[in-house]
Amino acid sequence: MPVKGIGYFIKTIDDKLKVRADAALKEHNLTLAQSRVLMLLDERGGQATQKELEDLFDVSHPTVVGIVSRMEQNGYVETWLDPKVQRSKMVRLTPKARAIDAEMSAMIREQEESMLRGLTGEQIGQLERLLDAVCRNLTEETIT
Amino acid sequence: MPVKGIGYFIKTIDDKLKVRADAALKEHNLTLAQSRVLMLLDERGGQATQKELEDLFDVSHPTVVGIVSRMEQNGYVETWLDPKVQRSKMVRLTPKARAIDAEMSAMIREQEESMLRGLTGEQIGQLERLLDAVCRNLTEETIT
DNA sequence: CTATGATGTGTAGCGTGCTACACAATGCGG
DNA sequence: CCGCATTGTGTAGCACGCTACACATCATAG
Repeated sequence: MPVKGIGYFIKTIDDKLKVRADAALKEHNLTLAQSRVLMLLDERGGQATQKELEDLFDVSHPTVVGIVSRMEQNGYVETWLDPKVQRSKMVRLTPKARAIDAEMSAMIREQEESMLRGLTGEQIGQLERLLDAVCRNLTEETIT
Repeated sequence: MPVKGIGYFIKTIDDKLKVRADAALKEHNLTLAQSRVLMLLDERGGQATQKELEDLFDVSHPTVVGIVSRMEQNGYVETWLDPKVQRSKMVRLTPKARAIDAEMSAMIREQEESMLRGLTGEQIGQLERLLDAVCRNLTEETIT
């Protein structure tokens, strides 16, 4: 069964997580990716440059542009140019975003718990370490 | 760090896997998803209905439609209607696909090994079992 | 001060995933 | 035989991820 290896498991889990979270966030017109950006911004005090978001979110530049622009359209962030450095786009959470901040955080925690239901603390730790190892394997340059 | 839980790891790994595999498959005008469908078809003797593919690939119907249609455009599969059951779309690998079949299989194995580099057989088994448990948690209906 | 490179942003185009809807073919009960 | 549910397919429209390119702004060397 060459198709159904670890990579296939990972993909399946990622898809299901996305569908679940998006369903839970639908009432707010938010998505999982947007909620993650929201949490990231919140951790940074509610404000950052778009570039900082890109680095934090570990995702390509155009993807962040799209997410931020959709969040702006839906009133969750506002953006402006740094008057001092006019090429820097600043992003800030709106009150509307801050209002559901705790709810987002709870939702993410809930998803995590639901996914890990039935696993012991030790098993969760193992899983975390193993995934971290895999992640580092994939991040290392393939210097051969 | 609410953002960077297991779910975030999973997403990151899935993204990196996709980028790596797509790069490796670029010379054939194939993608990871398409190569997976190719392998699935190969396991089924090189032929199946589109519906069977949808069930096997654990992905929504329109997604499979798109993948199959792009594979057909690139000459990796050919399709026709079952003369007996005219609503069934049959899909078959072309010789061009069969020719790179072994190469695909090797690529997938290679990606898997690269990702799991440095892990013992026991750790890989653990990871597999843990991911399977997570997967089942996410598949179960939330009957509450 | 001006030219050149580095940095930050934006856009185009594609593949993959989803939901929601519409349509065609089949099968089955009346 | 006719109508209606079931089954299989197709399309529309969206979000998100990518690469590749283009442009604007800043910083710095000459």
